[in-house]
Amino acid sequence: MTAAAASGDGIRPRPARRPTMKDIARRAGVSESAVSFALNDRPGVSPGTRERVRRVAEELGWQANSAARALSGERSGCAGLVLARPAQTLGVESFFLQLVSGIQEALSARRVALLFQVVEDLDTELAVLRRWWAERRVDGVLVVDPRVDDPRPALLASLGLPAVVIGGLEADRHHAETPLAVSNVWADDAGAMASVLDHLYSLGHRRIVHVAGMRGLAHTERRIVSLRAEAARRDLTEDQVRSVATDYSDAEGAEATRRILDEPPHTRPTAIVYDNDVMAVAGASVAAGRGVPVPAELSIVAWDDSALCRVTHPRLTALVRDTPGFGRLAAQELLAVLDGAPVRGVQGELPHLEPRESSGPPGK
Amino acid sequence: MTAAAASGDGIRPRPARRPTMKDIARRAGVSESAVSFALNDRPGVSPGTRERVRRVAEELGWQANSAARALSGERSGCAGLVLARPAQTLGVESFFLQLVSGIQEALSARRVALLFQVVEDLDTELAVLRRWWAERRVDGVLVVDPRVDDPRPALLASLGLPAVVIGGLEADRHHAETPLAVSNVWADDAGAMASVLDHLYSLGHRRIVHVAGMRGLAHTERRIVSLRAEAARRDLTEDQVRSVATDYSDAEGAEATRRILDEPPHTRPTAIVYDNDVMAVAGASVAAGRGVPVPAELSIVAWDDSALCRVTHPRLTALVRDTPGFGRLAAQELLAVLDGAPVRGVQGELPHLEPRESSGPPGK
DNA sequence: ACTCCCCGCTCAACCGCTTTAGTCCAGCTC
DNA sequence: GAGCTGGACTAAAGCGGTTGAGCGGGGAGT
Repeated sequence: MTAAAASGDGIRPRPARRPTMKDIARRAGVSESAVSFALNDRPGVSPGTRERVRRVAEELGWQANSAARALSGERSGCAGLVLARPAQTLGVESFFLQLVSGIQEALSARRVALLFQVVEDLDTELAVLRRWWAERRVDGVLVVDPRVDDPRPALLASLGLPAVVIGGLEADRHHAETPLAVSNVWADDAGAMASVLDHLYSLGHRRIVHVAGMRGLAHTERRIVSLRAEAARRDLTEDQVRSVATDYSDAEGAEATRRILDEPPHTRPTAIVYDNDVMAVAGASVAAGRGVPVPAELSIVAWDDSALCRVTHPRLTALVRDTPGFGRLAAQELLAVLDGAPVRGVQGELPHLEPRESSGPPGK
Repeated sequence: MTAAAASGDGIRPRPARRPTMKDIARRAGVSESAVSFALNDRPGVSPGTRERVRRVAEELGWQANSAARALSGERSGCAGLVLARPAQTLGVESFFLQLVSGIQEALSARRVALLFQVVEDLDTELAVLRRWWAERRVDGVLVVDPRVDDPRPALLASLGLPAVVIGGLEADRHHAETPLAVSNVWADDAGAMASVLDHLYSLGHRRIVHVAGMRGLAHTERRIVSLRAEAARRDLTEDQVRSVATDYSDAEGAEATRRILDEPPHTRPTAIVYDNDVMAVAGASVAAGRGVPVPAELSIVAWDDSALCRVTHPRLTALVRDTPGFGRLAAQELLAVLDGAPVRGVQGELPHLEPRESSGPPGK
């Protein structure tokens, strides 16, 4: 009670004082500038003094005040990432945390912090980016979920805010005349789609549905286009091989699956490629609920692997990619841009298909 | 090519100049201090001037430089959250993104940004907290995954860094004499466990296993203790009702399930409570693989709901809690602490059990 | 009419660091 | 020994805000 009262009265421990360069200067008997030179590996101090200053700083547990450093023209030491997703869609996917964990790994090696924000929609995201820029809060940003006609690169370029787009634009630029506005790292969706179709075609599938993600997202469109190209190469018609768009949720994944399974048995698709793990699991579950055997009557492939794909029965064939690695690559590219690297596109590692029990020769 | 060369040569758009208070002062014909007073709703300027200054600021798209503001004794406008988890365990759980999304909602209403960091272990987390404090990067932090004998509250208290522990300590303090070191928000795990056991007991279950999360996490221990208490209330022995610890992964959830199903049929547990959705789904999948019917021979309850629990067959009975709401609550409490609220414990909403098809009367 | 006070505003210092422009002195050249 | 060079270090300005002290002027009080 007394204890509770003591803490309840708003009495707090007097915060420990944070040492400043002035403290170091005094203790080391030099000027503040000398301290600055010493600690930043700049010429202008003798090796002896440098060492002494370093020791004092160490003793005092000094760390540069990030605000002061940022204010005097230096970097803020922050990168930004804003994720525009309606709250309910950010549920299950493991993709983001993994990506972020990779990003962190690369950034923290250079002591760069990550400012993270989740917002509802693209307009809010634009506002956040603009505000971060105006407040000089971040040195650069990572942009995710690029879209066709994405307004963000132009905004970032006009603000002069260094950025790297993740899941890029490069692949769409083969015929584009416009220069790249910002750097990006991209995955080879076309190559990945080719490997998926190789797998299914060689198993004997001729009627395939691609349950895609949201229309308007660059990689969705890219996969849809790639699917058509791969189908065309094999003389498969649009009746045989098609894409349907969803919002990535388990609900729409399940719904799309139901509609497919409602088709007449002899012309019904024999394989489904889902654009994420959650929809694939939901789809598999719909098939199980209807008693449609997998893979005998329906093969399932998930684009993106996760624990989910391994806990279902049968386990799901999946397109495996190194998501943390992709994040790391993107963060490294951002650091490079901050160091003055030119705008460019960097290709991530090609995903590979991991065949499991959910895909096999079509029955009948 | 020319385009590529032009952008490749490192020629960037000259960054737009960010307006400062000096610009506003000049345009409005007043001093910088007047501008500061006007924009911060401080007395010392006439309504007319205030309005004029505001308009000019608006026109110029001015936003306070966060570094400058932080430097002059103000807040940095950042809250911090560090997540100590080995990279591979951060996979599937939806919990975190949802929590973070709730946190953001509350923080961004007050224009506070969230600095986010993922690290490998607790020691690194302590180092990060210490560094953030020394660099004055954050005004306060949110602490997740509290443990028994957690070193973080003491560190934060000694640094004087405002903090809120999420998933609290309060429930463990009934007999504690030590004052609360930092504020916390907590969920009523005991109450939740009671509702789970009510459900299973009233269905007729007498042999129940709790597949818990990691030992040493405060909420894991709390749930284990609560389970024992609930069992004792019903005169169930430690043979009948027990907890086993895991690392929260699908792999260990599956493994625990296998060991349970290996027990002799007539003394085998008839219900399993999993501490997260991923393990519950993995467990259900093991049961399906072995041909053990759910719920006829095994009832399954998941602690924490997510899309996952709804895509399995049968759908999983789950303990539903409002995770974004919990995050919102925690963030609001942090804001309150920053505003000078005393250290205290706040209780979150009681989770409720959502019965679905995975739980029913035990067969035989 | 004179003081007093408050309002509305400006001045200048300050936050902690970086950086430019010196100052000072030792050592070298011729 | 004067002149020059360059290395080690200091003084001071500046980054963009906040804030306490100061100041002129007009209305109220007596």
